[in-house]
Amino acid sequence: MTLKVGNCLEELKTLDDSIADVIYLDPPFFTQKEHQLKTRDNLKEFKFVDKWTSLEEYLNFMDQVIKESNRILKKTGSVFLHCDKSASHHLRILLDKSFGSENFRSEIVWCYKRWSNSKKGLLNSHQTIYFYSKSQDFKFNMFYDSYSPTTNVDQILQERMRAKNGKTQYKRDKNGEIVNIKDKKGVPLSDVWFIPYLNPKAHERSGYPTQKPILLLERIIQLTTNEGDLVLDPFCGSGTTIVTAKMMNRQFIGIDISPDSISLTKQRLKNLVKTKSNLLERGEGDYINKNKKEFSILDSIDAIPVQRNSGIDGFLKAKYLGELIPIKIQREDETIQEALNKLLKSGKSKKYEYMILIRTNHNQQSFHDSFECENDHVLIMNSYDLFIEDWVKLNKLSVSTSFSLQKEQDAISTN
Amino acid sequence: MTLKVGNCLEELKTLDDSIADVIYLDPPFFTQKEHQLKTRDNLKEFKFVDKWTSLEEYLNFMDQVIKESNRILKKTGSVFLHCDKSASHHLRILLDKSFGSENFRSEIVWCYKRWSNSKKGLLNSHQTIYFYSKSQDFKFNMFYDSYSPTTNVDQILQERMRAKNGKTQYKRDKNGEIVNIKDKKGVPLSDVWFIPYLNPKAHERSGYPTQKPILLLERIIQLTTNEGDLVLDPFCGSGTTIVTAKMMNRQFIGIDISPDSISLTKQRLKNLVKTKSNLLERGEGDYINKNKKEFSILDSIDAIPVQRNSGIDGFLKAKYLGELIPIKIQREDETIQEALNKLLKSGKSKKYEYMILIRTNHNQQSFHDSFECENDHVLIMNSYDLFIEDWVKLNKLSVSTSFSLQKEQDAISTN
DNA sequence: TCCAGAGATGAATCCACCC
DNA sequence: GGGGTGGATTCATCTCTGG
Repeated sequence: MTLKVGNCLEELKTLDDSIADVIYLDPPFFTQKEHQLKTRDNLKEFKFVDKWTSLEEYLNFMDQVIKESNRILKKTGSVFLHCDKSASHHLRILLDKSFGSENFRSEIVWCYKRWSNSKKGLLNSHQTIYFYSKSQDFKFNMFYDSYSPTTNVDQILQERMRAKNGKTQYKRDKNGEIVNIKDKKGVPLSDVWFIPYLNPKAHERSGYPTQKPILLLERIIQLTTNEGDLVLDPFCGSGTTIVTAKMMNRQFIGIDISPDSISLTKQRLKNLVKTKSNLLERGEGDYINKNKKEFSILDSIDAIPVQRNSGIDGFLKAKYLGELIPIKIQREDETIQEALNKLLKSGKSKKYEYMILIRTNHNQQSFHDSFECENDHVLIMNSYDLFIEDWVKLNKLSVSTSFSLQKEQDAISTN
Repeated sequence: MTLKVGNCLEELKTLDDSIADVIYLDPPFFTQKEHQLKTRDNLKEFKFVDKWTSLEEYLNFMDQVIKESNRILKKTGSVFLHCDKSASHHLRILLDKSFGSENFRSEIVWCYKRWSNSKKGLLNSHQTIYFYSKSQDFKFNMFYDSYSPTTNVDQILQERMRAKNGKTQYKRDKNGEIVNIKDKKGVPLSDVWFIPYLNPKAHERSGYPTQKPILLLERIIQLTTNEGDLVLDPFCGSGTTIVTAKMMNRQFIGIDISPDSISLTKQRLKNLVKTKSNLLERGEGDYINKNKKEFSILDSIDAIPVQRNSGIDGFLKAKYLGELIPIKIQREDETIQEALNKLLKSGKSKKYEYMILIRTNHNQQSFHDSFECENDHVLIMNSYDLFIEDWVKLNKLSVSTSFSLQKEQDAISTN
């Protein structure tokens, strides 16, 4: 339970051998920039400098940090080195050297969605965490994820066996019945972690730049330590590791060269704040207000779908009439009039002149009733399905059905 | 359009300087294993050996491959090196050396869900693709994704500006009204690609181990080349790169040391030509884009696409009137009359009573002309796009007052 | 040639407002 | 007043321009 202000290397050298269960290293990434940020109340500015005279200088420093970390770890302990594309390959070579490539455990990818920029090329949206253990005999608490919704339920619930030809098949008992699996824990945790980036508006934000989310550290600490174990963070920064360790009843040592950083950490310890991520808790699906049908309509007219507004479902990609044109698709529980009103309201407050409404049903109206909108800046068109439905209804009145099974099968087999 | 059996390095040396637009390198990953797999019919076994006397031997080989690749690339060209945790860090150092670290573009993470062996530790479920360009002046086709469901519409719609204090806020015009954004493309493609490992279509599987999904190669080729450009794959394997290049109308060179591999590639190419011949022979532009529109129309009316003959493109999944209903989508080069005739002919020979024709353009007709079909067993409906197109044209004609010339010209130029 | 500053950007939270 | 909707805000990236 220690927090120290001081040069990371010197402080590490004062620590005993084989005492730490996990060390989380979150050093400067070799971005060659100065990082700064203000607190939410704008009163205080935190910064740190990540500028080096050369890659060699940086790597020399990091090599020593890694060597010391190895010394301080218990035989069953692990290290997590957080970095990004800037120097990850060089750092891993240092890790191989100090820990041995046989103690490489995982390359963890932390990925997230974040604001975009106008870069030519791909949008960078992940960082890398190298996971090495001090020995083969490392402490590891297995962690299981829930099955993905797309997983075939049969595969979860049925036992499998190997047939004579070496292929796997579902097991049957002597009566030919399928055999259900008794105990399935879920899917072992993947090495790709989707954890939302700490939002600029989140309460969890302390004002320290490059702050990591508590959720990330929770996972690392959970995987490699038990209660009472010792967590060491030599690049303490905003103190996320320390705060998380405290919340999880682990012991901790935090080191940082900046007094500001250590006092911030102390402050956060006194007042433990963890943002609950709505996104993670509710899932992405909770934000989506469209079903597959509506998406596919938008797709087929080359529109960009948007969420979080009941009046607008998307925009035409093409810039007809020199403007973006918003689109709404009538919902099953809306009358066409209600749908139109919502669209007009959204369109008006956003000053849109031209809009498109797609009618998908005749809710509370006979299909004979026509619907006219006096505003000719709104295009109202029937969905294909509605067209077909009406046509079928019209024909049904006059036609009796003839139907051959053979015909149907022919048609399907051409697929 | 060449396929060569031979040692990768020797064959590369026979190629001229500066000819390739993209090179996809999918070498052995230094797994120190022999990989083998049988075809689906169990008749043939493919294998390759990824065993080396030392890391140095492997890296020496790869260094030469990378140097040759650099030489063969055009100045605007790019290389994608596919690898995994086994040697990725060493390989990236070689890339830095040959291409220069300033030409590092992205570390692409290909991640997927995978069935688990529950070893101690995290489940490995990603591979890495390093993307380097030969120069800063590299060819790159931007590619956009949908917005996140949590993004609110105002973000997307309203222009913003920087206030005096440096903070961003929504822009207002001199009347205090919000200013709309004119053009939105979506979110730039991320460097984390989730693409299923085993492709949904199992018959894509050739029996070759470590086969890569077509979707992955499609994306790489799309990002960095245009039609007619040259794609080179020195580790051809099952030939996915070559097959994809062919489908996308790119030129290609494939090299592999194994005659089995090259003959498999040839077979896949022939098969592709056989099944897709209708589309490829028409030779009208990008096969993939062309079909997206038609597929998405069929998808949005819940229809099953069928092998395309000129008369029928799909069938409604729902059996209205107890009958299957065939659908045709008017081609760009057909008049609506021609399209109807083809549909009627196909429908008649197969004795379909009811049919649907979707009109996508006014080929050789003014949009004022209406087209009536006396056969009321055929439903003719306009595509959404056609509706919108007509609406735009109408507005251009009738709305003269509230319509500025600039707007009109924009509309024309987007057409 | 290099640096400073302005501009653009969207995810996800907070929060004001409205029934 | 509370549940839901949608508007406002902030961050760290990259590009571009001018001195």
